[in-house]
Amino acid sequence: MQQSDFPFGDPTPELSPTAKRILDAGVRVLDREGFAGLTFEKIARESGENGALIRYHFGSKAGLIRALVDAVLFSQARGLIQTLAPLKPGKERREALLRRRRKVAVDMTTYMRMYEVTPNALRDPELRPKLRDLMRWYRELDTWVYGSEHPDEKERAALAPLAVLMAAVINGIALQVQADPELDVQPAFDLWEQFVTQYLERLQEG
Amino acid sequence: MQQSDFPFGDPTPELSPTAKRILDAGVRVLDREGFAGLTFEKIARESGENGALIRYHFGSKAGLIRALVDAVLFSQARGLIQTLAPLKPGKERREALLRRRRKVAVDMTTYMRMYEVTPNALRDPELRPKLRDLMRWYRELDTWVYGSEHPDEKERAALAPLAVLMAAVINGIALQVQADPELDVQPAFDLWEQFVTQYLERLQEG
DNA sequence: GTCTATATTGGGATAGAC
DNA sequence: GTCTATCCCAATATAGAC
Repeated sequence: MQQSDFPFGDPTPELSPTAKRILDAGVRVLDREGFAGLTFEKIARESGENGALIRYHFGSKAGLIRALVDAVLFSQARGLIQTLAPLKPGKERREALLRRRRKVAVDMTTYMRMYEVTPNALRDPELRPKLRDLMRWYRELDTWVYGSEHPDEKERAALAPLAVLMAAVINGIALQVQADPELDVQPAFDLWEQFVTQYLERLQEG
Repeated sequence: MQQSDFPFGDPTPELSPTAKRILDAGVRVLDREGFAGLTFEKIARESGENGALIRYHFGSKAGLIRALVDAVLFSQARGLIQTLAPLKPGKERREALLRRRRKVAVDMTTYMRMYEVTPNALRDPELRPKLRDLMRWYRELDTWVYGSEHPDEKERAALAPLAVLMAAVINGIALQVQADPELDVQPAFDLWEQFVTQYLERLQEG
């Protein structure tokens, strides 16, 4: 796998400008009122479009929800890869990834969205595999960022559990911040980075 | 803080037997159909009780949801403290905690429930502080289990970030398992325990 | 405390004009 | 592609009998 073109299989289909406006409005409604607040009428009002148009563009409520959840899930990843791709491999990219993750984890809106959307993605037979692939992709990203240019089997095997933990730590810290915005999680991040650094150093030594 | 009576502020009010049956049925409906599936009719059918009785016991839909979310949030913690309290402090208790967490994290039902319920707890002004306190309690539990009998300020400060990471790792691994039941997370757990062990050993040394 | 009948609302779907 | 009017259903709420 070349470092310069780490694949991001963006599954979001091309959307008409109107459909995009509707989805954006949907995300705003989601942020404001939660998943249960997602009704045609509210999204119509928020977007300035007509309620019937939503059906026209997405077929049904279920279609709209799928498109919306899809967009929410992948927008983060899309931004992330755009940030990292132009950077130099190695230290620069690693540090950028950590910086960004610290930032995202304590951002209330982003993760609130994720947690609103997740249970529905888990139950929808069409969205579930997408969520699974997205999380696999995040773990792969870590192997790409933390691994050498051409990782062998042994290296990949050593990085795999670290990638699982990395994803877990970010999501799990974000959840604690959601529940308790007062909580200072920077010491936890520091400790985590210390764990990671030590592990990677040992890996290089032998 | 005495190790023998680590406090668990169980906020669940006393419930009549009928109310308990209704809540239990509610949890089963939640497991089967998700949060959106929680309707009076379905819970009535599942519990064998009359739909109107649910209002009688919980006042309104909102009241029912609050009681249900509350029960779901705290049932785990209640079970955990019951398991740990009778055990000997130190190694025995630590290992029991880790064993149980590994088990819970890969259990589909328990965590599906948690993730269904979380966004609603985060949005409800009455439930949100409860969720916050529950997570604080989990972190305190770690300080209790991993700390010495009478931890000083320095020890508590050193254990705090570890407790944040611990909670994060469990929740975050559970999420990955939900999305991808095929994923083998045992190596990640092993690595995590290795991190924890090393950290605690160094802490003891000085 | 338990149950039945009924009111009211919100929201998703359908058909069709433009 | 955009919009209006209408139908229909599901689900909560209310009142009141027992």
